[in-house]
Amino acid sequence: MLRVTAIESSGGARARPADRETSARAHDHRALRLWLRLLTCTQLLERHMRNLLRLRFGTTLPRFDLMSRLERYPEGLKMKELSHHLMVTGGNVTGIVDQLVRERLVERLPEPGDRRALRVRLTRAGDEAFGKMARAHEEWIVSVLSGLSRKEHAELFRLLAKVKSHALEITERKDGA
Amino acid sequence: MLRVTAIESSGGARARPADRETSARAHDHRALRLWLRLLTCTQLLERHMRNLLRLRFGTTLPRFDLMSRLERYPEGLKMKELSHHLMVTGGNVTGIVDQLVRERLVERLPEPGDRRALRVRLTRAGDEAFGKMARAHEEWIVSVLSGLSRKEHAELFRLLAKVKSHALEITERKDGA
DNA sequence: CTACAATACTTTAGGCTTAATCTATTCAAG
DNA sequence: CTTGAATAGATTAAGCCTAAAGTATTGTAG
Repeated sequence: MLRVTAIESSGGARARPADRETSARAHDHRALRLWLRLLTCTQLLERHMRNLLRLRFGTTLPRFDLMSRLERYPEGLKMKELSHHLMVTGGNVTGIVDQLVRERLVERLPEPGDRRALRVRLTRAGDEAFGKMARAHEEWIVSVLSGLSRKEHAELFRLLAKVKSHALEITERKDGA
Repeated sequence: MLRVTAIESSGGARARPADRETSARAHDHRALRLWLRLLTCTQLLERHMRNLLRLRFGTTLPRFDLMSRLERYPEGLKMKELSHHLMVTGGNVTGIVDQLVRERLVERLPEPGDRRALRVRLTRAGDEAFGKMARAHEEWIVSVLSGLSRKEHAELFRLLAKVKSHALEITERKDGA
């Protein structure tokens, strides 16, 4: 199907690095371009991290994030707290914890005093596995952000803080709780 | 199941806005915190946009992105070009285009001179629908980024450009083509 | 004690995304 | 022309993620 008279040929080769923002038009608002660039940067870095985690450790970013959070709380976190920290829905946390439990990297413990709740904690094996990944992960991050000077780091951090707090105000007003 | 002697109670209520980076430890590297903040910002804004697109227009960000790209090319784009621009896999584009075709918002046309390729283009209905969404979308973006001065906008844009180009170097060297 | 709302978690259906695999077409040798 | 590599898309299996609905438990009124 889709067979049609082919008349003109125009095989347009295209340059290498294209993405959401490369060809934004001049009339587009500055804010729009800033947003697209923010999205592109994050996407680029995130993809890099995902690939590295997959290739070197056979894991994924969400799993790593979850373990990373647990590592900071030796006593564990409740499912609710985890989903709050990770900014994802409870159902999502359920699924990822299920996997990690199957792999013996985390464990679900009863929460004393509330039989509805569960406390999730890294197992010893999970803690060790995470340690290895965390060291490599931090190296990658440092390397991928090494294009900025110390001063630029600080400035970028500050500006993103403003974006974050302003965004929090707006989103919580409209679709937040 | 999971029924265990509950002894101690310690119902810890928790403050509102938690996310990936709120409780990063002091010993974490600056780069790590910067990365987490970048991730948080993008996530926050992206979620806001997704919600707005869903609630006000019954659509999704990927669909909007794809239409947004097509809108810049009245003559349409080949599937391959689309997947390149959007930085996603071909299979992904196939799925989203399938939906939009079903909704009569875009159409697949044969590519003259190459019977393997298809050209995807906005229909008139798609163009009109996109116009409405685009105006609203830009307003939301401007509003959510209005916490920064014009000068800060420019500075953030510049810093992200450095991050982007450095990341491109690194990722293309390692897992890119 | 009973009813009812709220809370913690799980389940389900559906969309996004990827990597890997498959089909059809094009292109380049020979 | 034929063979085989490369390319454009589609398909598949699996994981992430969400919103909505469901289950069990807690807490609060009456």
